[in-house]
Amino acid sequence: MSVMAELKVKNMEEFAAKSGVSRPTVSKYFNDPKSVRATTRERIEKALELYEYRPNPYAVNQNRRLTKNIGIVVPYVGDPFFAEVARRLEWRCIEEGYLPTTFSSHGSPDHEVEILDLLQSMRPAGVLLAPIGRESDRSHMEAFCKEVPTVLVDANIEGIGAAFIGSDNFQSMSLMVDYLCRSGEPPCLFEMPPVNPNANKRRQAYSEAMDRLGHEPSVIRVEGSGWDFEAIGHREGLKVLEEGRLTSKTVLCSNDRLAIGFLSAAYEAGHKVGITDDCSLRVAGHDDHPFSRFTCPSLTTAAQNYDSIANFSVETLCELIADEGSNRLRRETLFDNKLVMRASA
Amino acid sequence: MSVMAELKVKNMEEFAAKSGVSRPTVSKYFNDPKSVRATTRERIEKALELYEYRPNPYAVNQNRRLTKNIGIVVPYVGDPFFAEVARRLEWRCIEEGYLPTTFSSHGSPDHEVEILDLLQSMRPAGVLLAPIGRESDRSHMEAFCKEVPTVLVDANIEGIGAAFIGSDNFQSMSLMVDYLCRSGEPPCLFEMPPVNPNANKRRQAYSEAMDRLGHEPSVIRVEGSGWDFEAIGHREGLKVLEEGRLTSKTVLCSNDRLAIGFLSAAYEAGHKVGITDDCSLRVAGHDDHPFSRFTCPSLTTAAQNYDSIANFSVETLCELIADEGSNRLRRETLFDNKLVMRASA
DNA sequence: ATACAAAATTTACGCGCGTAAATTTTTCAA
DNA sequence: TTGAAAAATTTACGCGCGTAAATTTTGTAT
Repeated sequence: MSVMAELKVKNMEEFAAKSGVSRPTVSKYFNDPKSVRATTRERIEKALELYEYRPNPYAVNQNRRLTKNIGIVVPYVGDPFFAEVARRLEWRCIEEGYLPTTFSSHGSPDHEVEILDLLQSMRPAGVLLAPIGRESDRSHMEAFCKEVPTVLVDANIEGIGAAFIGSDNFQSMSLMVDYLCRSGEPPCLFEMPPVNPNANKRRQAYSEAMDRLGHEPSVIRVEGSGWDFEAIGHREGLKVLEEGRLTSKTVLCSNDRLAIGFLSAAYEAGHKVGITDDCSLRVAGHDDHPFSRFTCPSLTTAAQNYDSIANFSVETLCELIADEGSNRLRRETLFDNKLVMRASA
Repeated sequence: MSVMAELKVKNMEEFAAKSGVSRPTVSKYFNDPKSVRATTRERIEKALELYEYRPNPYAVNQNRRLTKNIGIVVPYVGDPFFAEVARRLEWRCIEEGYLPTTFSSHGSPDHEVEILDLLQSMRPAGVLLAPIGRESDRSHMEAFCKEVPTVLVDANIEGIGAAFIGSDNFQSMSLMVDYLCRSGEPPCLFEMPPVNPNANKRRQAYSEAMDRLGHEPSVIRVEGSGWDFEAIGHREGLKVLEEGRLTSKTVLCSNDRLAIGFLSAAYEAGHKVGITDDCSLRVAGHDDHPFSRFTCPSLTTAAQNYDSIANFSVETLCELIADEGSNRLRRETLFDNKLVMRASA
């Protein structure tokens, strides 16, 4: 091992000179070390030990026919659910040899289109897009998806993108409603104005499941906009409890963040939540938000299959990239959720 | 308004041809519209209405003497505290006319140095770096900071970066200990092995404050590593409670995430937490984590001044960039925290 | 040793843009 | 009107790299 201070070399030209081969050969080497002769490879790798050099990824991607860039867009990183999704997507992209860059729309449709514009000039090989949803600029997104291979994640927007990967809200809501009815009073649904199709699907699935079991569905739609779901759940939960608008002692929230807010409202209102006899309310959520196991009581919820969703999303995108322009049918893939029974319901 | 479909133009050359001026003039225009003659400006802007064109930001930044790029690095976006910090930093950078890109080290020091390498080839005008802390590769970071103007945020690393902006842990811990002693039993400190200097400072500040008030400090250091603070707080909290190792009925946690975990442990162990007479424990945290107002009970904590920290960090970086290489003294700026009294203590 | 195809390398050019230097246009005083 | 300085624009070149085409080297059969 050379103890010599490694000298930094600023570009491929200089490094090629040091290693004694031409620059394009060095370029080939970095693209695929096996594509150069063994003797050449040795010379390059010997130089690599003496001099510190790595190709500038941005310059590389400006000139490649097809970049190794992948854009990841989530609607709101402040939401730990999406932070977790983004993290897993990033990781899988790196595993596949890509260079992911993650963006958050911060809940703003305007910012979402700006990100799309920025991404376009990045010439990504593909994009993993978890759209804001209902408020997203559909036409802009449609134009974008025509230019760059895009896989939609989490929230579906009909006809947009080359594929959609999400989870099966009907399966999970059915599972959840079954469980709640079996173990106690049939649930009412606590929801806010939907930001994306998932919320709508969940409401629909809830109603169907209740019907199927011979119970009257009861949806409590509260007001609120933006991405501060906990605050909405808290504020509106307090109102609902005070005004006695709760139609069941079992409250199924349309997602975990709303449930977390509702739990805090119930606590403040003096309710004890849980499945034990001394409890006056049961509360369940949806998603298995990273912190939902640490609520008081811990939250019963339908766990999205983070692993499968991230894996399959990236795999689908890779296939799409490999297939170039051969635009096949748009496919929608839904993964099953798992019922996670904890203390709250 | 022209209803004509705007034609996309792919590069500055083409657009310059459409507008009837030379490419470099168009380049000047996009750098500063006022730097071209009024008549020329009109011709360009007329073309801009007919054709859709925006300079490729990545190509721009490859050639600029000084980029408009700013890198933002946080240790872990999955932590809503850092997600919030990142969001505010991003916003302020955009306001100042920069192009921020946010990265998360995902709690891995290796990934942190990879991000630093990537950033370097991005040739950013400056970097806002919230380091992982104790495990960060100090020498690598030092080398990086010599090349690009860097402002450290949240976690200080002695002598590294051109400035540090954080919050005053002594002030907040003193405030908190004062309050807790005044209102009940003096607190013990619940902490995990420190990932960064803040935890150490907080312990030190806790001890000093206790001394000053004539109480015996009592630190409960639990085991755990990684960035799943809630899980550590929960697991170790359960142990501590079971084994009766708690030295006070008032538990001051070294951060909110740990407190959230501890709260869930206390709940499971059958404790009621809060300031009312029927409670057996009081729990406080630190940071004012975005969700700490929605715990059960809501968490009493020391709120970091997100606004001031984000604003001052970006302002400091902008000054640094403006001053070019005139390396002045490294400055450390600490903002005061506010005591947020909620239901838990 | 010789010929010839296959593999590897080098030459030459392009990507989309910034910028110093050279040229043109404008401004304004005499 | 003329002249020169000032301002604006254009020319020419470079950034760090990929890649098609041209050239050289290698491997194989004769």
